[in-house]
Amino acid sequence: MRVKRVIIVAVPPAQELNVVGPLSVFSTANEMLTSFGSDAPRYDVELVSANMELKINSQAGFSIVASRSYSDVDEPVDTLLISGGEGAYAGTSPDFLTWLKARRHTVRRFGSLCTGAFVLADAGLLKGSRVTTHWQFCAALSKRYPDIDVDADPIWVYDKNVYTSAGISAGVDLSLAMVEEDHGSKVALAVARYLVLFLRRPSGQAQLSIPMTGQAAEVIELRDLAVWITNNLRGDLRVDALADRVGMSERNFTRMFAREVGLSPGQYVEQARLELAKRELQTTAASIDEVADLCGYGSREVLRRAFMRHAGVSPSQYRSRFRVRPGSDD
DNA sequence: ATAGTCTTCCGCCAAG
DNA sequence: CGCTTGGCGGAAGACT
Repeated sequence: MRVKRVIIVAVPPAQELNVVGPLSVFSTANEMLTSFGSDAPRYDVELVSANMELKINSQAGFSIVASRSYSDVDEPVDTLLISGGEGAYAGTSPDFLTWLKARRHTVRRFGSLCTGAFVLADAGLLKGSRVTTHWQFCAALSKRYPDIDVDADPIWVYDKNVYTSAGISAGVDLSLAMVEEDHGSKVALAVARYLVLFLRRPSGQAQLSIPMTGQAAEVIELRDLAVWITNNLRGDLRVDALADRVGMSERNFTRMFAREVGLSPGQYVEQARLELAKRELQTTAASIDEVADLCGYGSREVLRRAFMRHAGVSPSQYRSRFRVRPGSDD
């Protein structure tokens, strides 16, 4: 049976979830293919060391043993993933980068997990591409490589044949997306179910979703309200109405909300609406009017102004630039 | 594009 | 007394 060779490169010290998560996803995909009686090529998934030494220290303190050193890999590779962690951020050997560069035209798709993006960038594979990495490192990546278009928002993005994912556990989402690309959503969903994961996170593609901000509130009423807001974006979310809901005076409500959530009520509502609007634009074919209505904007004009303020582009520009699903009409 | 609302947000301060 | 609450006013800026 033909195989798709998937190489996961670990750079010690490696972030352990970056290594194990994708390994689990691809190997589980093989099991699901078997249980479906599929004759599609299986993944030959392998952990490879970016050094000569096979022992990989993880940041959590245990060790993983790679099956080979990168220098022993000379057969064709379908998917090459660079896992992240302190090692990836610190940089790899020039020899490894040379090896990586030499594969730029033969590997079907490159991927990075977390700070693995720095390694791809070091190898010059991200020039001019739109990429992401762990939210804490987006600024650093952008500063080190001004010619890379770093987007701190999504949990993963692809640009041509380069796939980059956000921090730590986002590598699992990226791997699932690759499985879906290869074998369709039925197989990907089976993998997600088996591993007890979301095929698509309820918060969409955002790295830091606004409901998570609201969950930080210690005052239960405000925490509940923050969640309620994200579920009722079409409702009356003016300050006096919100204050009424929690039985506070307007003045005290704005004061407490800002203290507990870290955003003023108005900012929070705006963020929540924008997040939903972005997701709708990225993943559906709904018209701008429909998106505006769904998200609680009075008109497409209001939606447009909100986008210009926060994203710097109009909703339709945003949609054409950031559409998520491969193969969608453009 | 402009003008006239409407809304938000925050400092101030008196009252619990 | 220290701390929280809530009414008021007005500047900024968003909406129609």
